[in-house]
Amino acid sequence: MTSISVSKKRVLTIAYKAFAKHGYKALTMRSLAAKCSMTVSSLYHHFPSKEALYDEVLDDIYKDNSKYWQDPIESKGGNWEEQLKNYISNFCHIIHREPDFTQLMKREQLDADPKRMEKLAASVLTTEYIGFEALIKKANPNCDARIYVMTILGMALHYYETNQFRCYLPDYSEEMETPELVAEQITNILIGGITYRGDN
Amino acid sequence: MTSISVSKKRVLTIAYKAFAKHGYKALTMRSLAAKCSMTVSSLYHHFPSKEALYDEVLDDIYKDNSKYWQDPIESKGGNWEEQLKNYISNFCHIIHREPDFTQLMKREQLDADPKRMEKLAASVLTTEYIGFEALIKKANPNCDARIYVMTILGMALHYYETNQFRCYLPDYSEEMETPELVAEQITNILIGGITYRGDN
DNA sequence: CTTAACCGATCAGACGTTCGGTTAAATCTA
DNA sequence: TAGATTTAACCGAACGTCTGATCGGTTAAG
Repeated sequence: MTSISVSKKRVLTIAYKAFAKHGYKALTMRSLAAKCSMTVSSLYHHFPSKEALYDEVLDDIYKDNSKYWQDPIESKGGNWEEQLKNYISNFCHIIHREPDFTQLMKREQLDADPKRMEKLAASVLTTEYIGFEALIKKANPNCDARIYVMTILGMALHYYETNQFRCYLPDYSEEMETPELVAEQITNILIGGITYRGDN
Repeated sequence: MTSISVSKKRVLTIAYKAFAKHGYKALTMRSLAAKCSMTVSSLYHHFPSKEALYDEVLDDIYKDNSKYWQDPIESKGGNWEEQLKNYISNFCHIIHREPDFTQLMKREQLDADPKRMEKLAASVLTTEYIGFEALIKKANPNCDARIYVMTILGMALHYYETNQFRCYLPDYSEEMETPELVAEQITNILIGGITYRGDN
């Protein structure tokens, strides 16, 4: 089995961030080569085409996207409220820590290439996702778990996606981005609705 | 005051959808001209540059994005639960009916040009948005309303954004997209948390 | 006879991609 | 082990095409 060369891995890492920031079309091979301190021809030594390079970036991050999760959903035990708190907190920390991943996924959704969408759907179905859906079903067997899961994940995802313009809204403070605070607010809503007051 | 010509208005409408679908960079003046059944030179008769055309598209949809709202938040009276139901339902119907708007806004957020972000932030602060924040504060004076509002809007927004790949997930059915159903699920969570069972 | 709307031809630059090299390390052979 | 050969990594120059933009013209309505 031939291992991936160091410089190829380096290109993939840099391309990952660059594609997330600029999008597929807007990132040129020339600018990527410059970011890698290479020439364009050297890029084509490692990858047959721009699209193949992009696909390899996607395959890479899909392959090990579950490595982001620190603890499995049931690791700390507890009732479903504790497990929910744990999951949301974990999720908020991840998307706060990995903005490139969230951005690239969102761009994929917008461009909506059918073949890539199938891959994305498959990569979403991690043990963490399925475990979360099971947790929701346990908490409320009568609800539509598929809708619940997507809307709930949207709370954290959309919140951090709007970071780019929220900072121009009145009364903005940087502490509004801390995963602990955001996770707490979301958990409160999920446990008792918007009128719920958490501790006391 | 010189009124906007019919054909210019037509270009703006077509460009709006095309920019939403492909993004700024990926949509070329030639393909846009073709969509408008025009030549490129004719486009440049109406707009000095591609960027100016894009800006005019944004100005247009920012200017009258509140026209999407059918009823103001307090029009139907009722307690806060009724008002919340009404607002969420309205919101779900809008983003289900106007996918181009949602897509273009999301692309704007991803590209994150500072000057455009300021404009976006300003356009978000509609009477509807401020009214919703007030409603949240009324329901729970102790919560962080800015976080609550963004996360709640994210439930519906992210749900419909994921439509592109959700249809590849197991057990998908088209009725999962109906605004009434989605609004009901979201409202249930907001009123009583994920364990809440709505009617009975 | 002015003006708004449109067109074909064309420009310079940027784009993805290819080609023929060079270098240095790794591998093989006498 | 010394020399020959292969290989991986890289580069500069160029290719054809696409891109945003410009220019000088035509048409028809006011």
